[in-house]
Amino acid sequence: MIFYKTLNNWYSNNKRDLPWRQTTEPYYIWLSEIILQQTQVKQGLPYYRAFTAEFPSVFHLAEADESQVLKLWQGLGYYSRARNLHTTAKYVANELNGKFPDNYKALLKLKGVGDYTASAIASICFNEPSAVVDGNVYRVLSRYFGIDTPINTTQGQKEFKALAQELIDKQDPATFNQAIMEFGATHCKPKNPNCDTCPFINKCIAYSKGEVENLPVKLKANKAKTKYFNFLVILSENNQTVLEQRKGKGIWQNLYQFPLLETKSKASFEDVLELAKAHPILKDKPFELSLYNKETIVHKLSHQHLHTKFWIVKLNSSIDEGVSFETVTDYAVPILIGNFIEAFDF
DNA sequence: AAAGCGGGGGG
DNA sequence: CCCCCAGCTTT
Repeated sequence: MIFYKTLNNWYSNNKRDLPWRQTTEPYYIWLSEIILQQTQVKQGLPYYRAFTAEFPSVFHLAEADESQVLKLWQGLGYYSRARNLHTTAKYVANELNGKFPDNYKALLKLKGVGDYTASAIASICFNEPSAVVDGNVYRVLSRYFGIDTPINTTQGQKEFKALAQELIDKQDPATFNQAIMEFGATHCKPKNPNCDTCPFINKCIAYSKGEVENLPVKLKANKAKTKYFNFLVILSENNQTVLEQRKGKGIWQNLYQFPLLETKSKASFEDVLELAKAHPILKDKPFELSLYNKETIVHKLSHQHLHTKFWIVKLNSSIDEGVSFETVTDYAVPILIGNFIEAFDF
């Protein structure tokens, strides 16, 4: 039996009913694919619903402010996706009259669209036989063919892309691409795959060798670095606090946060007191400092562990460029800040 | 080629 | 604690 025939048969009996499978409109497919980058369906689904409700067309999205897009993206992570999403929406709406490019090569030029996403859109919307290779595809193919080339290397990416391209059903690439991903997501899972009911059980090399749990092979990532974050939650006499927009290169670009004091090691009350006194916003303004969370919050990102303390800075004066308490929740903030705001309840 | 980028969930 | 997720961009 041809690989895609077995796969398509499994898919027709097991596919989930997902909203982006009800359409081949490029705007909706593109939106779903950006949301689902490095994101499980369960986590991305509510965001897809929110974005399609708020922005029913690429023109609606293009006309929004970036701040509105980031606010709707809040909590989903990898915020460059939201910024690139907005950039591409404006480009398609204003330069392409709202019409997305209709082939892999042209799609690849869009900001935020790489090999995977270009292949997904090209196949699903335009029937172009370009194979997708995502985390699911790496897993399915590495097991089925018993391939131990590390998937996070240039060599591995080329090898699996070429293999997927050989296997794709050229008559129906849309179904093939979605089927192999769905199979990886729900059946050929990372842990405890359903080998006992697998339609490929007699052909899977990894299964025959007892190597299913060892594939795919992936080179280990670097260990996360520890950072020490101290946020100054300023409370002014006129019920205002201070939020600052993050700029530059690092995490949470363009999102808001309380004024941040980053220290090289765990900061004491006295450390923060001295730093706060020297802070431009608090210069020559008497305040009362207190620690909000006695237990340090450790917020874990892929590459950073943020040891975080929220410090309450109570002023008996007003401030110049503050944010009134009622509007704090209007700003797009990292989940670390959002959790504090929710608990503190201004 | 390697590093940087989020947050949630499973085992 | 580890790993993984419908990856992309920058260095």
